Amino acid sequence: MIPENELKELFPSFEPALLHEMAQHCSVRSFQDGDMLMKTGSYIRSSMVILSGLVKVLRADEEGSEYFMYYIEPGQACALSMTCANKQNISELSAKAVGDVELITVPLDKMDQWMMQYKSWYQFVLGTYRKRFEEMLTTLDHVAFRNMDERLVFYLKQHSQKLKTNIIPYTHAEIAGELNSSREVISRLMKKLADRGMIKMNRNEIEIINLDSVL
Amino acid sequence: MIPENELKELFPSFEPALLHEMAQHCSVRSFQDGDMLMKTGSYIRSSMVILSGLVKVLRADEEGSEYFMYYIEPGQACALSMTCANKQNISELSAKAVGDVELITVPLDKMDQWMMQYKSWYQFVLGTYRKRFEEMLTTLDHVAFRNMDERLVFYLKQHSQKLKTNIIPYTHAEIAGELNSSREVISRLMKKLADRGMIKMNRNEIEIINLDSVL
DNA sequence: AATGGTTTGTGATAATTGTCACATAGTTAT
DNA sequence: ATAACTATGTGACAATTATCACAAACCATT
Repeated sequence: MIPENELKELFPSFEPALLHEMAQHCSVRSFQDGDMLMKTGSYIRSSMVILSGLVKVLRADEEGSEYFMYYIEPGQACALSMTCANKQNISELSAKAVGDVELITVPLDKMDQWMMQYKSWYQFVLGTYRKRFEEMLTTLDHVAFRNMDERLVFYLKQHSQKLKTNIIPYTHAEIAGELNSSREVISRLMKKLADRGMIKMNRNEIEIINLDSVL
Repeated sequence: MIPENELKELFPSFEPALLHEMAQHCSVRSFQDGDMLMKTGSYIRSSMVILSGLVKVLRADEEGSEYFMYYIEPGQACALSMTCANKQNISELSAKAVGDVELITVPLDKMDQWMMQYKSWYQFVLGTYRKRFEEMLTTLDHVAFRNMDERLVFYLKQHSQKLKTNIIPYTHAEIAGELNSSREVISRLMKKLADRGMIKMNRNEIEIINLDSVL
């Protein structure tokens, strides 16, 4: 049972009746850093809304290549779980906990019911879609139109912003994986950024100095 | 005023009351082949649902490069116009009529109202999101994971299927534009496909013979 | 301090794609 | 029929990215 006042803080726009129903019908699940919340190909049985922590969403193809798509933050939901859930569907994305994550699962029937009953829920769901859609467009833009150097800078910016730190605790190999590139390419591009004073490289982490430099 | 029985055919799942409201509150707009229904950067004032014809949706960046995203068919809606419309928003995509197109525009307030009032409308909107989301994922997959030869084959397949013909009436330069590649690259790849007997090339068109060959 | 594992650096080379220059072949209008 | 235009073919070359091989640096454990 979820404390209603906690929900109220995270979702100030929700009607009291909706918050009450959420507390009653949703259950909380906890994940640890690195846990997979969802794997490509697994069934989706409920919608998920993040309470705390960060969730990283990746597209993964059959052969194991993956591509970073976007982060889901507290107070946001997984768009895929919301639509897919409708028709007992298979996930096309994988989601990974970054740090410890708490989330609530919303049963499918409640999902539908609230949609027609509570305007704030409907707006929440639609807003979620819009946000994800826009993020996917940005991702597509970068893959379609930009070279790896720009994509790397964007990747670093994004992560610095979402992780709320200028230290990105990833290895070159990990970053290469999420950009569907190879470790050597990323290492070389990193070196260029470091030479221009935009980052500092340490083992297992990248320190961001200034990525907006127009030198 | 739209004839209700025409709507009923296209949307068999909609409640009679909803069909009646649609006929009353929506207006029909017609476009000719090549017309832009929506341009990147323009405001969205209403949601659009296609009655007849095909609509091609492209992502275009600031410098004029573009990338083909998906087709919208009769009985389907533009997901972007549905969410963006909510908050007087700017389109991130451009949409072009392929052949003559008839569509209905749904006022924003009705959009919201029906969402909570008619279950069939809610399911329609959610289905639209899901479909577009999946199509965008497929597009992203190809750009991120596939080489140009595979992307070209997929492009040809997709268009053949949606245009319901095995003659694709595009020039190499047009196809190159929609795949954000260059004319020469597409010409050379086309030649390879032709050499393998998968297509036949004529001026201004590509005839598809068999794109599934695993020779 | 020595060992083994992981991370990063780097040169050589290949594969893919983009770009330029120009040739050739159809099409259209005069 | 000729000129002008558009579409396509092609060689040469550049840029970007991928791949391989191996070296060097760093870390943890014993």
